[in-house]
Amino acid sequence: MMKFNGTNQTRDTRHALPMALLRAREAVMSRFRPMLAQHDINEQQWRVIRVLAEAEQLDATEVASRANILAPSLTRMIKNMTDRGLIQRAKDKSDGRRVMLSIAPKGLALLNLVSPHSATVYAKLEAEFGSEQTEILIDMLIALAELSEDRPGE
Amino acid sequence: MMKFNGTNQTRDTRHALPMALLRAREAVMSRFRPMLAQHDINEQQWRVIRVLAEAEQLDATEVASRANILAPSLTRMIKNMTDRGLIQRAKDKSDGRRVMLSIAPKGLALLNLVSPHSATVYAKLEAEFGSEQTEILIDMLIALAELSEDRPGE
DNA sequence: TCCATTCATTTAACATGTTAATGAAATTTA
DNA sequence: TAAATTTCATTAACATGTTAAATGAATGGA
Repeated sequence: MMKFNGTNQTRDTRHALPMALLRAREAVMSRFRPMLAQHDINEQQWRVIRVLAEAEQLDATEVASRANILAPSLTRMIKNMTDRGLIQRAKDKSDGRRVMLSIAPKGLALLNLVSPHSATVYAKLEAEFGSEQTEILIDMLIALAELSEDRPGE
Repeated sequence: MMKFNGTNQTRDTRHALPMALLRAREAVMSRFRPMLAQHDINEQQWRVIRVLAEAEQLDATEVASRANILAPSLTRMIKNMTDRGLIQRAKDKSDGRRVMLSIAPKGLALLNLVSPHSATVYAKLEAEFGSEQTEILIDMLIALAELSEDRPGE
């Protein structure tokens, strides 16, 4: 049965890649969100904590890039997270423009507290979806993302 | 080189599924966003238009579900989009609670105007990533999303 | 019929998403 | 070196994301 209108060539939303990515992500995150909520942090804060845990110190632009957060959002988050003692903020000696960020003791403690729970949720998901499938999917997603890296504006 | 802190078991953000989904989606959407901006609509409005184009008429809850938009967001969007003549709003005769939505002439015109551009962008992406790969990826994403459907709260 | 309950939507409050503009500092260029 | 440009962070303004609570309407028994 034809449900499309007129000469519309757009594919069924169910089979559109952007929509599929959105729904898959929402499905996955719905498993992690309750865990994060228990510790009174949201997805974005969790991403910042994890990105900073992977590095000694990063400037705000680099954190925003790695955590996929826009600079204005990160600016607002920094105040909140430093007030809570989750991250630390310092100015770069050699470049007065840069704001250097690092994880604070409480942030590290929170990471180590939440990580086991996160690993459990992840393990369950991986068991349901299949560890091979999961690995293949992640590789495909990384390849897809890298396709669009440094693409000149059209 | 070990970059993780202490007993942290969380995997590298680059290889975490939620992060991979987020980055892949951002990479894909960056190709579509300029096109939508040209027509002064955002991703969410585009999804509402496409969902409504696939059906005669839907209540707000169903639109929110299909477009992956939360009810409060949709409520705010409805006013904007009806004012612009993109969608139409009516009350269900048999159920006074329901707000029935349908696509309006201008919304349909916009869909038919944007669809060819969208198809072009999509075709280019598919050509770069490989049509087989794209199809496989979408199927995996759908399977992943369906894993979490109707999952009882834990 | 009354009442409690459920359901669909809206409102509220605060957070992030997004784009544009601003300010300050570094870099380039004339 | 001075001026122009670029870069990084912030601010502003408005949109959506998110949760909780409120409103209004249907529903299912006592």
